[in-house]
Amino acid sequence: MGGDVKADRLDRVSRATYHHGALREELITASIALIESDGIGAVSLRRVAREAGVSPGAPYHHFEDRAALLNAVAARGYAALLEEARAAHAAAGSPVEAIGAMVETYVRFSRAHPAYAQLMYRPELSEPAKDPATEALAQAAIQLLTETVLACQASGGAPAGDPAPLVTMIWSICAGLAMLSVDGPLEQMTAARGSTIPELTGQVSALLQVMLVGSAA
Amino acid sequence: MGGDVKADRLDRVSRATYHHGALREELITASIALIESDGIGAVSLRRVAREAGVSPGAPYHHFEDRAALLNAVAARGYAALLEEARAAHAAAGSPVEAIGAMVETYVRFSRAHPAYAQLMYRPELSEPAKDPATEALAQAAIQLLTETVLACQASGGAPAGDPAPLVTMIWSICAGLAMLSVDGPLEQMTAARGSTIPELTGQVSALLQVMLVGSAA
DNA sequence: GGTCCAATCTAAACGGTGTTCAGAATCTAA
DNA sequence: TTAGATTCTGAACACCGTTTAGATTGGACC
Repeated sequence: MGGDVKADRLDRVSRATYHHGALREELITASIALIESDGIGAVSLRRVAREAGVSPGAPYHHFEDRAALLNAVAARGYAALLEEARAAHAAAGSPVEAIGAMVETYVRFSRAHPAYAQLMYRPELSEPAKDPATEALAQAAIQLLTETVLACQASGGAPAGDPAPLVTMIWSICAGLAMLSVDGPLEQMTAARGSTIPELTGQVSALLQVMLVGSAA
Repeated sequence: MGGDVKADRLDRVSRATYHHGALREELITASIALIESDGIGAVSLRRVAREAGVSPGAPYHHFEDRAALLNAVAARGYAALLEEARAAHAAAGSPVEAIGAMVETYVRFSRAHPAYAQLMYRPELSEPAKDPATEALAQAAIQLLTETVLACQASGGAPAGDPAPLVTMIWSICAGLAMLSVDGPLEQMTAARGSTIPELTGQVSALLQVMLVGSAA
């Protein structure tokens, strides 16, 4: 509030106990709620603190800074996404189908949890040097995808050779498709065609599988 | 600065003329320079104004708000990218090669102009309801890609049928690859493999072409 | 029980931000 | 030359992230 002469106005609502008890958790859930209702721009540390009925300085006992809080939220998103991807992978009948299922899962998740999506694909918002937990999650996701690609190649469901380009390509499709479907442009395109995003996503997934199998020979 | 009792400190450096003359342009270039040197977080309207030697209120005669300024910068990026994509398209020997070239161009551009890239793939930073010029550029880019895909299909270089899924997939690869290569994760992956991003991008592009042709039958 | 320490929270402050507004300075057209 | 529109200034308002000293509390040890 700057060098105001009079003090900051009342920043919190009164609470029965001096100690909050589970502030860290409530800060995270309040952030998610705020992103979901008013967009990521509405998430200020002060506002989150207000929402939790706590003074502006309190969050600093649980998070180093604003970025760390957003990081924690993003980490939660990564964990949930990885879980869903694993489930989709397990439910698929073949490695090729698993790849298609993972792409669709990626998009479905991003659309179902826009709050997470807005954070996860924008590392500069949850800077500085992602915490190790997030890093481990990302690593696990890449590994899951790499294993699936290898299985595809082994079963003749994908072009042979170095799996890295294939992994990168599929990863890009996931990230790009999720981003475009959350940010708007795809919405607009499907609407113009009298289609829907889930529909288009399914078609992209099917096409990808066709192309994988078709070029395996 | 809040309701400080004493006035804000000097916010601008003196200038010979009262009117700036080309403020709108200088605000845009100053923004680009700022993003390039200190990241997008460093771009505040006040700082840009200071950089241009102008008071904090002056930019509001040229841009409705901060988002509008960022939007103008992003529009410039879109225009430059479209131009490069068109050049790559024209230089390619076949429609399939053109698609590969466009993917590589997309990534190269994003890496060469991180300032633009940081804005272009994050519409929520340059909100509200993109101006018509930007919209037209995006539309032109989609059309260019769609035409190329149709040419591919006509020449037996891509699976036949509705071009929309193919367009969406390629678009996603471009956006995803560009995003991942700018934001870090790809950098890290290539480094671990003793490779580079341009190299990997080239491999992805080549793989995409192989898959397109291979699954055309 | 009491004592002491570490963790938590408050209140105030500092400097920064976006945005608005009245009024001064200047350009433009008549 | 004058009138009106444009551009810019300077001050103000309400926010923001972050730091700090000091109050309050929980838990461990006696």
